[in-house]
Amino acid sequence: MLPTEKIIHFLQQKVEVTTEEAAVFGEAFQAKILRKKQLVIQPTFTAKYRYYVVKGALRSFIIDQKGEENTIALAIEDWWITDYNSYIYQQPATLFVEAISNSTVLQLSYENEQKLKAANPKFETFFRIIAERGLASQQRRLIANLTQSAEERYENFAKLYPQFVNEIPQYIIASYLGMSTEFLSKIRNHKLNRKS
Amino acid sequence: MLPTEKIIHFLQQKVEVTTEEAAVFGEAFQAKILRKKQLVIQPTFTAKYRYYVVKGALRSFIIDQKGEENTIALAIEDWWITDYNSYIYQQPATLFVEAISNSTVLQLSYENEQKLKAANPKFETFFRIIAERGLASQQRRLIANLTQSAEERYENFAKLYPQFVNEIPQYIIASYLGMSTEFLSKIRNHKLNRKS
DNA sequence: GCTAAAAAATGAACTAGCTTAAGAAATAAA
DNA sequence: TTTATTTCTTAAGCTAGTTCATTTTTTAGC
Repeated sequence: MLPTEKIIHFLQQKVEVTTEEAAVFGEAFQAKILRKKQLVIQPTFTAKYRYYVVKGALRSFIIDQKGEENTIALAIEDWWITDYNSYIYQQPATLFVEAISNSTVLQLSYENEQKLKAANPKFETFFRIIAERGLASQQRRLIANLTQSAEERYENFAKLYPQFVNEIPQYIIASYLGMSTEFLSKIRNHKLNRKS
Repeated sequence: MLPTEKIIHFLQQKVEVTTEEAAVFGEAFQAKILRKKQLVIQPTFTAKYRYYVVKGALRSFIIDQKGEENTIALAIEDWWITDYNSYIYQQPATLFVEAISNSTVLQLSYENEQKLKAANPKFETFFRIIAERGLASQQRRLIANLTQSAEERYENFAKLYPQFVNEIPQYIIASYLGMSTEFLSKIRNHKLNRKS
């Protein structure tokens, strides 16, 4: 499937559109091929785009005072990613967004998004729906972080996203789950001798 | 200011509307007075409403396996609160939402929200904006949780929301910041003898 | 103002998860 | 195929934050 067909299909799952409307929507995006580790958003630069993942995987992360990477979000096929604080307010980014593996994305510029929304309320509805779903999904992640132990977080993550577990580097998973790589390695190798 | 005037004012900050449109919007809401500790959403029941806080403060929280409360979100004047996973998908809630102090809220039912959005694209835009802002704000919270120590999280929280610090119970702040009450007590009383 | 209940403080013992360091394994590059 | 780079593992010592038990303070109801 061509990148543009893919996003049109995604759009059609959320709102009802005519063929013509779908075409207008698709034209607002630009396909981009990314090599592993390639950055598309960097701190201090304003995020000009949001990205829809056609193939591959991306992540956003921040480097803290200690120089550690903390993965804020992961995105695979059919997911969206950007630095939302930067993109929606058009202010300098604090996050990096990079390709985890060789990937194909569709980029949507801030201006094109504004034009789409102004042109057709259906597109406004579409962006409202994906924002709300993002909100709900972030709420779930927050709950997991606050209520579960490192071991439980990993178990649930592995159950929820089996495709990640084997395909993306472990240090990225560890930084997404908020634990050290070494500790995740221990968990994975069942070397935990807990009492309970 | 009357509750309805307050939300109309809030609406006008986000989108341009005529007096008539504003009135239609205001009529979709219902004012409700809540007593301290009163619950408006409970697990297993589907969240029928989202709430706009006119006066006072609310929080959402989840009780984990150990029986501990974990505060997921706080809301004061001009903020919105609900269990988003329940409300937007209209499925059973996992969170409690309660009034922290005596409060006045405006409740908006799921059906009324759908009607508003169907009736006028400007309202669709409005809900898209608040969802996006919620997303950006949750991203900031996630970053804080992943990158900062308990002490830093409290310091930043106190700087960001000074109104909370003195007005809401400490155990709620602790559970929001993801630490034990005892530890927060220690931080507050400068009893931390850290080296660095 | 008195009493009961809820919230906060305190301190000691404990532990989940981190840090550091060094080596092994896997992947990529040349 | 060799070398270089990145990723993963293992283990020991450490610390940020928890748990538990008790006391003190604050809040709320009557």
